[in-house]
Amino acid sequence: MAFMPELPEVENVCIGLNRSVVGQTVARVSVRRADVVRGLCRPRNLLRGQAIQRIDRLGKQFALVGKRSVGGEASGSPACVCIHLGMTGSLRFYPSGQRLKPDNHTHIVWQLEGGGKMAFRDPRRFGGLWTFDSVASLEASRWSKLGEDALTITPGKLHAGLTTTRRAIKAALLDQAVVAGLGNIYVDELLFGCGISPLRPGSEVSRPDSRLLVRRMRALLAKAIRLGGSTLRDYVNATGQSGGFQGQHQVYGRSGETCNICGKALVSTTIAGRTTVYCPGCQN
DNA sequence: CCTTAATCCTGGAAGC
DNA sequence: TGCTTCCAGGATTAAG
Repeated sequence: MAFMPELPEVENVCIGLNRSVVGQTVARVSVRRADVVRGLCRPRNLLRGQAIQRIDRLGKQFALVGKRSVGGEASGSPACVCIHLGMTGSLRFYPSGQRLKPDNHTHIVWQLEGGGKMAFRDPRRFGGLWTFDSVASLEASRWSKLGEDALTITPGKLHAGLTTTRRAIKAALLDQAVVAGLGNIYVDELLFGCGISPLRPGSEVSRPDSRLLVRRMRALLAKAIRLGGSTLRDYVNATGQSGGFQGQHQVYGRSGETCNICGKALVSTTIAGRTTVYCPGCQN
């Protein structure tokens, strides 16, 4: 069992970083593993000398948005670092005085004026950083390929994305171009909550189904955010605390166990290359 | 259009 | 106990 930073985990880190690092200036950037950075890997592209203006999020990705000081190096439009945590990534803040002991998996460390630090760590390196001149160029290139965020997508948009394909609904919901932010855990939980089989073709999703999916999706994600995300193994939020959502799982990781609603055995199969668990009694 | 499989990578778990 | 093997997964790419 591995951990996946999906939308709720990313949102919690985002909230934490917005409280802890926004407004602070980056004094120094240590690049301990350059190959986790795609794009121009130079300190100035990783916000050195800039104040962190805000942290944006779309789906499972963050953007650290810098603000170049007037008269500083290349003043003008802000620079921007997009971060994807992959499966095992974390972005943690260490307040001034708290010790950071970097290990082999600590790839990037931002030293902040004032003494705090922020560190990107990712043992399996499925995650990474992408550098951009500005938020606008991130949005025009990388983020333009993503669908609407799972917290704000409308039933109409979701319905349009699902019904134009004959793919299984599970495969469509995992597709970040349809809706951004869902991964394997939450798709399985969402489909169980809606009584929809993960195998159902997207073309057979009704408008009421789409409305139900959006309602449940928001509730599920909001609850997971409130509980601090799903900690399976590696996940910690911006301050290093683990989440409390994993105890809430109805189907994920419960193959062969009994359904909490009808008592039938939960079934495991593979859809779109992903382990999928569902209840054959409750979902159709 | 769709699916499958391989790729990247590490560490936990299971098997002998 | 200490090996080896398998497996997990997000995103991308190639092949069928």
